[in-house]
Amino acid sequence: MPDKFPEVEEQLALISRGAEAIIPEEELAKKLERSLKTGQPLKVKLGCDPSKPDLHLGHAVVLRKLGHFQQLGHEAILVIGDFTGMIGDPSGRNKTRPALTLEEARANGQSYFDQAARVLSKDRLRIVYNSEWLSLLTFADLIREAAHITVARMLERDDFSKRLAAGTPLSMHELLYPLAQAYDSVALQADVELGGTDQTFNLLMGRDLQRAHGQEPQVVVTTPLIIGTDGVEKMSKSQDNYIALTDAPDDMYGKLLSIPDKLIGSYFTHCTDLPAGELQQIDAQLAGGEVNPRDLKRRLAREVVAIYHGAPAAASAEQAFDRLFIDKGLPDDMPEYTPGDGEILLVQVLHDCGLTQSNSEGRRLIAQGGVKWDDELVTDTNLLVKRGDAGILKVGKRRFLKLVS
RNA sequence: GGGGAAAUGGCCGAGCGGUCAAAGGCAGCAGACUGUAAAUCUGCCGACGUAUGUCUACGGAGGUUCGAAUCCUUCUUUCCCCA
Repeated sequence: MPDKFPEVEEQLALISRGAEAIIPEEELAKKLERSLKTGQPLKVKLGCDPSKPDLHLGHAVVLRKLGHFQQLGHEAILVIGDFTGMIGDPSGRNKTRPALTLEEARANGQSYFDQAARVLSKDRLRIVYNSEWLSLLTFADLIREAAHITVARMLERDDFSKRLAAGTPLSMHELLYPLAQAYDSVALQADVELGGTDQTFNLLMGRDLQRAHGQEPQVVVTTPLIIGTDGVEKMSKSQDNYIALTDAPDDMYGKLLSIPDKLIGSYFTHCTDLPAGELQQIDAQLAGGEVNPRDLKRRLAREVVAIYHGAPAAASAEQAFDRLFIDKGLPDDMPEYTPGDGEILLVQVLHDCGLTQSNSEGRRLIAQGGVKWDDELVTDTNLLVKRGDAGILKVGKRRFLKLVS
């Protein structure tokens, strides 16, 4: 722990960099001042939903914000929602989420933590499971807590009222989700809670409930939901427009290069650590048009890959990309296959090696001119492979297989 | 408690008892093009040893029929209206 915290102004600057909203800002300043005076770090809470354990750059935005608090010397509390996972956060959903068992939620929580560790520092990090306190509540307790919140208040939430209006199912237990999350804040006596903008309602609910319990309400800090690689929808696994934190450096680099130009600025802001001054410079370059957006994107890709895989990996990812897509060359490593005795269909080999989902898909690809053997277009959908055959098979743009004898 | 409606491929959504492996859209994949894995255009898009063929598939289980995604029974789930 640092001997003392940075000045309040400085802290506020970092906290608000890339933040969508701080509600209310004055309270945050007050809390920071007090912590500066007493040397007591703020308890900063981030709840995570263990129903989707694959983290992507969108999740990283808020995780990195939590990281900022760590840098400033505050205590980061990652709340693994193993208990609330049994409800499934209905935020932004127009459907009921499948509920998880406690065991599934726990296992996912572990995986979540492993991935979050790529973003957060291990210092000043506390991991808690909300089953620790939520599972102890009795039905009577629940009723008492629920009495603090009116139905009208609950229905202020857009997705609830929309689902009600649209006639899609909305179950009682989903209404309890915000309450449960709010109770987490009470149990932890959180000073600050972070979340994406879609969490605003839940986060504010925490303030209400803390107030009802006679606690000082937490300050809510929200971060935006970034647009996915398609440039349209917010990044999410279900839209398949995401860049996973666990993506290999080459994949991550390639996906970043493929984002639409209009996202460059926001990705720099939310996915890298560039200081505000440089961000302004980049915005100016984008607006001015004197810099090829591609070059900015290359820098973006390098910066982001470096965060998750280190600078050397980022550099080699860039080289690999250039070789593969600009020089139309070959990747460094590719799966290998050695034909055994007897003949086997090429499409079978592709399927067995996981390059295609089925033999039919392989046939389709060949028919469409999507398969090359040592740069020669394969035209025979029933081409046979036998022992001794060797060469490089290229399937589509980025699937490769090395035949070795 | 009473009455009505609906459940279709990864998602949305058409669907006359045969011509339905099921329109259309989205997503995905390939080809062309490009600074890019963007945009655009074109094609493909259940599986099967290469198919005017077979199998699997239209919430689950039965049934009617030469033949059912389409009709009947029942179960499950959801929505709407009334109380």
